[in-house]
This record gives sequence, structure tokens and C-alpha cells, in this order.
Amino acid sequence: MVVDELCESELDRLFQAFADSTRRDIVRRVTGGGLSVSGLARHYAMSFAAVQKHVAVLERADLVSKERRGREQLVRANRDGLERARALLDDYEAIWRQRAGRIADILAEETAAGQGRETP
Amino acid sequence: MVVDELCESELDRLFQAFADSTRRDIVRRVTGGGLSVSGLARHYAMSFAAVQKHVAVLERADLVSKERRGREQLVRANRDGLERARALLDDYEAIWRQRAGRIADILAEETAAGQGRETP
DNA sequence: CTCATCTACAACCATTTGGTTGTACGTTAC
DNA sequence: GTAACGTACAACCAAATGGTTGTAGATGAG
Repeated sequence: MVVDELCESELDRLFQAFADSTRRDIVRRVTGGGLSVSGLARHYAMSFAAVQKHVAVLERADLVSKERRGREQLVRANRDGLERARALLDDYEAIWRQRAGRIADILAEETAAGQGRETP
Repeated sequence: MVVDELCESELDRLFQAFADSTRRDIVRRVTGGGLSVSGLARHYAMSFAAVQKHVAVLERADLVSKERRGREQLVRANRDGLERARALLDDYEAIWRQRAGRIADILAEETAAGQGRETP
């Protein structure tokens, strides 16, 4: 179970990183290709420094990584981080499904035992 | 595509709700069964009011819903909200997979065309 | 060399967040 | 009816967020 391998603060950073539309957009933009920070900044109605901070948040969450390319810094989606996020959500979903399934079973047993009580 | 059906602020609230370990734990606890707010509060080293606020955040994110049961209020996981969160992440992942796949294809073409340039 | 560009980072500000305590109100138990 | 319980909500506080401007250091272009 992937969830167990990640400390809570890591999860905090991961979800926190996704909790901002600008950041989600940045992730989309740099998926499958590197973009310089200033190149990214041109797309948003905010200062370069603000975009820089958003990238830093994504970096701390391990969703993105930077690579020096001459005088500019290329940002690109960190595939591992993305996979991690997905796997993690899958785990959560599995837990929910399992528990919800158990409840569904109990309810099913109840209705099976009390045939006819469905419409009291 | 589910993503398009959700306004940005909805996504913000959703991810924001997940970005706290206490909240994630609450969601786990109320999955498949209702718990009163004070019942929940007993599990955490914080005040009742604090837990109440966390529940409110989860409620605004539509991950949880409350139902009056006598003098207490039962909190339980909102299955729809959870499904929504998952579907949404699936969409994101599909976008990433597609883009990454496209890049992979391009790289594959390049290596196919330039056989031997792999180690310049 | 010089200038424009890209980046890094500090300082500052308003708002939000995560927590507290205190008060008030409805419901249940006795 | 009264006491205890569960909830709601306001007021407050420290710290984090999301933004700004300004300054300074590398690097590339002419």
C-alpha cells in the first residue's frame, strides 16, 4: 500500500500543491516538455516572482523539477511525482471501496434476512 | 472529461480539503459509517471546535455530509464527492499519459531516424 | 565590453488557515 | 425541571499563503 510509504507531510505538500489553479495549470503546461520559468510566467497575469514561488511549491511537492539550460531554467513535470500522486489516490479509493463494499454487504444481508421490509 | 465540468474553485476546495492529515483521517474514519462530531473529536489532540472546522472544510468540498440524529450530528463520507475526486484525478492522469506518450513517440521517432546518434 | 534577459531572493503586505477559548442554544437523561 | 451533553458560532491569535516590489548575480547577444 503506497500510502504507508509516504509520510503525512509529504501528502500535505502533494495535495497542497494541487490546491491552486495556477499550479495545476503549470503542471499541465510542463507535462511532456520543459519550459523556462519566465516562459511560464508570460501566460499568467502575475509577476515573475509569483510564478517562481508556485514552481517552488511544485518542486517541494516533487511534482516538478528544474534543470539549468544556459541562462534559463527549464521546468518539467516529474513523472515519478505524478505517478506517486495517482497511486496514492488509488490507494485511498481502494480503502473507500473496500469499506463501502463491506457496508453494502451488511445492508445486503439485512435485506436478505428481512425480506419484505424494504418498503415498510 | 470531468475536469471541464468543475469550476476551478471547486477543485481548489477539493484538493485543499485533502491537504491536511487530520482531514484525511476524518474522511477515512467516516467512510462507510456515520460518526458524531464529538465522537470524531475524541480521536484527536485538539479542541472540539477545531474538529468542527475541519468537518466544515470537508463539507464545503463536498467530501462529507452531516445528518442530524437526535442531539448529535452524524458525519459520513459523501460517496459522490469521493468518486468525483477520483474521476478528476483520472482525467489529469489521462492528460499526462497522453502528452507523455506523445513525447515518447517523438523520441522514439527520433531514435529510429537517427540510429546511432544515441551516444554522440 | 555592454546591455538586455533570466533567475534568485529578501522584504513587505493582505488574507487565509488552523488553532484556541468562551458563550449560547437545543436535546437527552435522570 | 435540572444537569449533562452535543452542537453552533463568534472573537481572537500565530503562522502560512499568495501576491507585490526591489535588488543583485549569471549568462547570452550584439
